[in-house]
Amino acid sequence: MPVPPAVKLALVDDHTLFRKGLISLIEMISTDYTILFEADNGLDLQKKLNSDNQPDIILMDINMPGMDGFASVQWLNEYFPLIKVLVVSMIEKEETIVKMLKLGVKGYLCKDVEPKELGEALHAIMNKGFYYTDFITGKLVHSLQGGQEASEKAAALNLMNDREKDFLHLACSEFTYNEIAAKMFLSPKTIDGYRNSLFEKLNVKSRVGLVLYAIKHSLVQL
Amino acid sequence: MPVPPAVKLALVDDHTLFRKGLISLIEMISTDYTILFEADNGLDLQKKLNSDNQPDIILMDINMPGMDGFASVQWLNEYFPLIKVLVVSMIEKEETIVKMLKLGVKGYLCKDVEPKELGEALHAIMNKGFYYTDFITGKLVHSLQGGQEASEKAAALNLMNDREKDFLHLACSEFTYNEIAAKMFLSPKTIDGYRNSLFEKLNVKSRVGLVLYAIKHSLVQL
DNA sequence: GATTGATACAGGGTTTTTCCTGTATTTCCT
DNA sequence: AGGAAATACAGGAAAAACCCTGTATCAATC
Repeated sequence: MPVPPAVKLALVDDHTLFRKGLISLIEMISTDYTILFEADNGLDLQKKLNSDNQPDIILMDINMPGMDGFASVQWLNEYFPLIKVLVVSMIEKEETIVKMLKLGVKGYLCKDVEPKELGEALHAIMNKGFYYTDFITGKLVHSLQGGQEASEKAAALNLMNDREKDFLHLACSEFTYNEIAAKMFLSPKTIDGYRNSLFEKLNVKSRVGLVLYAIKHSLVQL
Repeated sequence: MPVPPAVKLALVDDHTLFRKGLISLIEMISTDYTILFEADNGLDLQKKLNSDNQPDIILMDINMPGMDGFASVQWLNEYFPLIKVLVVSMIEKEETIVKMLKLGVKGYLCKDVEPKELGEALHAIMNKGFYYTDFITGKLVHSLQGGQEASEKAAALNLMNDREKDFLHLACSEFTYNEIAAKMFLSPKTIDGYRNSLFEKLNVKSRVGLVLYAIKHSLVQL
């Protein structure tokens, strides 16, 4: 009976202890994986990686001296685009996670995950091509939407009445107030009133302030 | 023993048959759900939805005559931002899915899913706040990488010189041009020149246009 | 029936923005 | 050396934005 070829892994992390720990964990999980090599950082990875010893998956840290995870993934995308990257980092910041996903990493684990999840991640990446947890997906979708809490947004919307909301929409454009008045079938003077009322309610001082407020609170779509 | 309050649902879909089928399915799945009302499209939804009968989740189709799913979700975001939307559509196009996710829908199901998954989706939305399948997540991440956001941004930045970039940053604030001039140690008349130059380069007509352009192209962060 | 509050609007004035034309200086190119 | 292009700046004026005070209407409340 033919034995399935082992999945080849490489580890890139500047903490030797963590690397060794990860290796023993992987060996415990399953015998399906072989560790091809380890590297301290991106530069070390560049030295150790060549066409003859390509891993299937690289477990990649982000914070590393010399060449960090971002630069390393970019370099991999350039020269070894078929190698799949699974980020293993302590960083849980939305911006960092999204940046890595944009670079095309196949998974993102926090360093404190259960060994079981590491196994699942590796398995999913080999079979489905990726492993994105609800945590990661949540961050991603949240960042897509402009990251406002629904309740905060609701609070902002509660400050205004419907006509003011309509006005705010139109104010986030290149229309003049006179044009907005015409579109809303109202006197320019009424628009004047909406503007002053919103200036006070939203604590801004100019139309630009109005626009910035609306966008910050995702009250208008760009 | 207190009975947990039922989760209130509403359906928006122009196909009566499909709506009825969905309802009987939901009733079969669990008694936790009550159907508050049905609507043919967004306009019908606007009529039937008011503060007294707010559903927890709206099952929303996309292709509908009158007012489609996109417009409906935008309207909901505006006036009922706390209502969660689960899209149920035949459309599997990446662009459509991503557009809906950007509008903040809590889940996206294709019309041919198993009844079991519908139940899981509803349950997840009530408990975790969202339900994104691997299929959806895959599309999302793919679109993230495919989008040539970076190159567009680079193109926009290439149009301007450094002083104009500085000015644009300051223009995206409530400072007057005179204040900006003082901050940049320049004459207000020079600022006048920067503004006019950017109006032409970026094809906008007012300071608000400038702000909108800068934000759209991620040239400034909020 | 008087009062209050919300809404739509006006007069009229100040500040800011927008736009046009034109100049002085520097730098770079041939 | 003689342009050409880029940069910083001015005068002047029209348009838009901003701000204050005040009125008319309607509907709800006391």
